[in-house]
Amino acid sequence: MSPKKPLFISTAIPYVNAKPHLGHALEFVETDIIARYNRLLGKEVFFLSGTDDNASKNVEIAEAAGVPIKEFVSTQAENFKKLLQDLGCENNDFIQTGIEERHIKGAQKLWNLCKKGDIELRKYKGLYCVGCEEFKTDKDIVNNECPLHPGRILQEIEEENYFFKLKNYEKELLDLIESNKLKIVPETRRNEILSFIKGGLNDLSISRSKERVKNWGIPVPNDDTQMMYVWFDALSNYINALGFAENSEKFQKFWENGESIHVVGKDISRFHAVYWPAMLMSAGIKTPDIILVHGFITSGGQKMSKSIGNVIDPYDLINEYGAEAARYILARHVSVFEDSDLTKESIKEYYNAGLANGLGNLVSRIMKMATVFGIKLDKYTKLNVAGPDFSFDESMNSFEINSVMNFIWTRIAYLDGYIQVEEPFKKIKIKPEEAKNNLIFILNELRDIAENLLPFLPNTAKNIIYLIESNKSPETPLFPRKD
RNA sequence: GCCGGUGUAGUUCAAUGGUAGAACGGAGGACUCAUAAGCCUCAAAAAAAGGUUCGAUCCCUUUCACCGGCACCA
Repeated sequence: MSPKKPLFISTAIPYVNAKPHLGHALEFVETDIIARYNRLLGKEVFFLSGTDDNASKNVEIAEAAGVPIKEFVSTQAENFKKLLQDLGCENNDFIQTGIEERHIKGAQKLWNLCKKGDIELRKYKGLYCVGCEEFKTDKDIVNNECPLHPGRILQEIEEENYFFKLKNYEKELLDLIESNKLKIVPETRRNEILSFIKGGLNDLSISRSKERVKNWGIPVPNDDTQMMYVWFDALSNYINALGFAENSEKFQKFWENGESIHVVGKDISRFHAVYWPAMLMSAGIKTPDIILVHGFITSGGQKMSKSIGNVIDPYDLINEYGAEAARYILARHVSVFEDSDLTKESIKEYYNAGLANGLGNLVSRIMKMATVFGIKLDKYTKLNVAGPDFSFDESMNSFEINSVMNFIWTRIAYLDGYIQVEEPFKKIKIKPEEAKNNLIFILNELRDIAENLLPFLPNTAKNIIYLIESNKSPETPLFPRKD
């Protein structure tokens, strides 16, 4: 990442249809850690999250519940806002694509700015299932019928839609990604995108008839029969939140002249790495700099699902262990780049080993000695620690959150070992001066570990710093052991 | 089906063309400042078969298993 430029970082905007799940929590925490780390470096950071509201399914659900659609999406958005907050995320803004003027105006501006000829009206022919009220693609169709509605005849319907000529951007997209001007992390995702583009791009339908989307969405400029295809408007949320519509200073600073990172799940990497940059290039707007693609969380080796009964709700974690512990589990024991497995059992083991027995116990034993011996750390010296093959900043800049966490925990283990060997608790009776010096060293190390922890466990880190500065033992254990 | 990736202790991961490392979990021990925590010791691993090589966990081939991608569902 660039050392000085203002940083824009976003989560994807979740679909408000369902409640937040653990994957959302993972994405929020990862994004927040990167944002906090960069703020600590002294950069100006704009961390954005929001919701993707413009799906016609929302209309059906709202109707079924007898609630106006806008009210429905707003209510649902509260769940996501709350999760961000409950996880201690410091997002600067939250955009709701279904109800905000800045989003509507921005999406329409982007549409209008797209190069002449890149968007054109074409006839779209498709097989429509009256039962599902939607178009079916080849893979949905079994024996020439919709498997959900056997016996009904699929109708061939012709409809006019706007198409975006993605094909025009094949070469430019390849250049963009191969040169790493748009960096896709990790490498495997980058390769997937490259081979997808090399396989040839088809033009993309970017609008729907108003009836088909039940009159819900962002209207296509100058055509009252069409609404934007949700992905077209959804992707534009990132710049719309910055005030793209009125070309605000914020947009100039964080987007055009800043550095941008989109944190997304692997299921939507293509939308962000192919469609989105193509749209921006067409409109003559800067493309994003980095797309960080994270994996999914499985449980017991399987996708979480209600029928298997292995779903871990993010609030199970927060309520049982606390937000800081939830952040710990997600940051240390879930891979940033690959799928990872969590079960209730493994979570408890991770919590006890790392937080109760590890960090929490270390703080207790140190602060007990410090208070009983009456030793206060007068001057904290920042340590630029590194392992033999490890650089904190390099690892953070390549988003290796897990490695950084592991490194911090080797420091914790080192301090535990140091206390064991030096035995200041014994020395205090026979060689008080030496014990004192040991403790000052230990306190300084602990203080420095807390500095390392600031992006990951901000409240715990601040609490440890407070305890050291005020020479206090924790009144209750930081992380009580769970049996 | 096509393309790509992975297969290492019970689990999660690491390194390496020449005695395979760690963490968690397990067993044992000495201690006591601490949340019966911490520390020390121990047990424990290369999917299968071929090939290249003086020598392969590492390179190649095949088989098996798992994962991902193969576009307008978000």
